[in-house]
Order: sequence, then structure tokens, then C-alpha cells
Amino acid sequence: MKTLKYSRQRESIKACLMRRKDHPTADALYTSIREQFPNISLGTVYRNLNLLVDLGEIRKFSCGDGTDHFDYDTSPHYHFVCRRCGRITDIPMEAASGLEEKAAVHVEGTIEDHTIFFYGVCADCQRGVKRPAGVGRIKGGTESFDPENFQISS
Amino acid sequence: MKTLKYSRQRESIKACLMRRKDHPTADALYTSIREQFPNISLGTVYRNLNLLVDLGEIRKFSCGDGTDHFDYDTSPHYHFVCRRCGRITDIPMEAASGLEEKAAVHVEGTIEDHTIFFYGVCADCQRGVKRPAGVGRIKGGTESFDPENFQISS
DNA sequence: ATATAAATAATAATCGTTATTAATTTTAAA
DNA sequence: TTTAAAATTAATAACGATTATTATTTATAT
Repeated sequence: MKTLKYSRQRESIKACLMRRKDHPTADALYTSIREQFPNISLGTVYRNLNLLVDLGEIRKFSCGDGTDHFDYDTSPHYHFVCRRCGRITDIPMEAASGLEEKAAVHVEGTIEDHTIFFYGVCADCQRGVKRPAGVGRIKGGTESFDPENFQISS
Repeated sequence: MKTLKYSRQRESIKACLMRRKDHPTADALYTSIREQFPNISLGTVYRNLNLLVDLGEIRKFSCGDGTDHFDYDTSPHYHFVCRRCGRITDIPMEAASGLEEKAAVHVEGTIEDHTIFFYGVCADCQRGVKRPAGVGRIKGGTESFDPENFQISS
């Protein structure tokens, strides 16, 4: 069996993720953590994040922007994604009642859980607020990719 | 202005996507199309798929397995993803009523639309059916990745 | 203190996707 | 029908995100 050993780096990653209310990518977390551990490796961040996911201590999700995001809050909740700035915010609403039951009618097999992402434009972007670099993530500027079109929905 | 010019390849990509009821990745589509166009380039498939997305003729989405999937059906519907085999099936249920309105309470800004993915185990996998390679996609077999844990949810 | 196993930093490798470019094909006009 | 301009292509290089590899360091149980 493999026993889990203490590591400062892993604790730092957990602590850092816990105190952020955005839903950082591994790279964003890496940038934050280097303030405290200038020598930490990006691979270490990825490895520990995946380990924590496997342990059920954190969540990993993809909202359609091409990168994985991490969330310290493992309780059921949904997310809102701004198509302009990429910022992801929590939507603490309760699971729509009967949603999985309704879906089950159309599924042979077992539904275990579900995700909901709401897409739109956040208040700051509507007001024209410019966001500091590194918060949120938008794939833009390519010939074939229109940022307004990412994960066109439901 | 850029005018759109006819291309056999693009028509083939559309036709191929239309007649498939799974939700293929660019690479899966590429494999199919090479039967008809042995010289087609993967880049051509990607470029045309993205073009069709921008034109609103098809949809692109990410369900958390690390690749983009394409859907000829642009009408509102949800998806079920099997955690074992990666197969994605349509859930033709209507949008949960008032879902966006309920979410809007927690969001400053504007909600435009939403996605729902249901995760679980499909009937075939429960019965132990082995699926032909290339249908569905599971990132597995890595040290740090547990396929059962992908996109743990809501 | 020492040994063993786990974790790390550094780096290479991989995978999905996008960009570049020279050659080909479509299309409209001559 | 040629011709010319613009779009499309195939081939391939480049890129970004993530995972794997490995030699070294660190934690922990004896």
C-alpha cells in the first residue's frame, strides 16, 4: 500500500486554493504559490492537485475554455462563466429538484450526478471594467476561434 | 469581406457529422472521413469544424474528458456521459423551467444560456459490453488520473 | 541515527489544437 | 472558355496544457 506523506508544498497548494474564491487553473495556482515557494515545480502543482481530486478533497472541472479549473468547495453547487473575461463564480443554488429523475427517463443506465454551467456576461464586463491579467481565461485572437462562441450551450 | 467558397471536404464533414448520432471528436471524424477522402488533413477537419461552429451550423462542447466534441443538433438539449466508456448520448428533455431565472438571483450580469451534463454508467457498461475502439473516449491509465473521477460533479 | 518509501524539481514527452505556407481549387468576370 | 483573384487545401511546424521520467531530497517509522 502507499502511505501518504506530509509535504509543505501540498499543504500550501490546499491552503492557497482554499483562500481563493475564483476557480484557478493549475498554472494560476502555480503563480500564486511561487510567492511562498519560489522553487516549486509546475509538475508538483499538477500532481498534488490530481492527488487531492482522487482523495475527494477538491474538485476539478472543465467549463469549455480549454483548461481544467480547481475548486476547494466539494459541496454541490453550480457555476456561472463570463464569456468575456472567463471568470467563474459560484451559484449556490440547490440542485433543481427532480432534474436527474427527469433525465433518467431518457437514459438506460445509471445517473450518478450532474453539472450545470451558466454562460453569459458578468456585471464587471458589462460595465467595461478591465480585469487584472491572470484572472479568468479566454482563448481569443485566433483565426478560427470566436471567444463569444465558446461552449455554446444546452 | 470574406466570401464562403464551396469545398467537397467541408460538405463531407457536415454530412458525416449529420449521420452520426454519437458526438465525435475532430479526430474521430477525421478517421471516418478518410474512408472517403484518404488525403484529407486533420487540420482541414479542425478548421472546417470551427468554421461551422462560428456559422452556427453545429455545436462544440467539452464534457470534461479533455477533448472537444461536435454535435450536429443545435437545438437545446442535454447530454449524458458514461464514465466508463466515455460515450455521450442526447437527453432530449426540455430545459428545466425557471432554471436560468433561479440562477440569475445569484449572478450580477446576464445569463445567456446554460449546459447540463449528466454523468453515470451506461447500460452497456453495466452489462459488461465491450465497445469498439474509437467510440467514446476515456483518459485512463495514467498514474495520477482515475477515470472514475473525471468531472466529479455539481 | 538509519533505512525505506514517498515527494520533489527539473525536464522531456505527449496530446489536442492552431498557425503557417506553398500549391490547388472554386468562382466570377473577361 | 480562358483568366485572375480569393478561398481552401495538405503538409507540417508550432503551441499550450498536461503527464511521465528520473535523479535527488525529504518525511517517517524503526
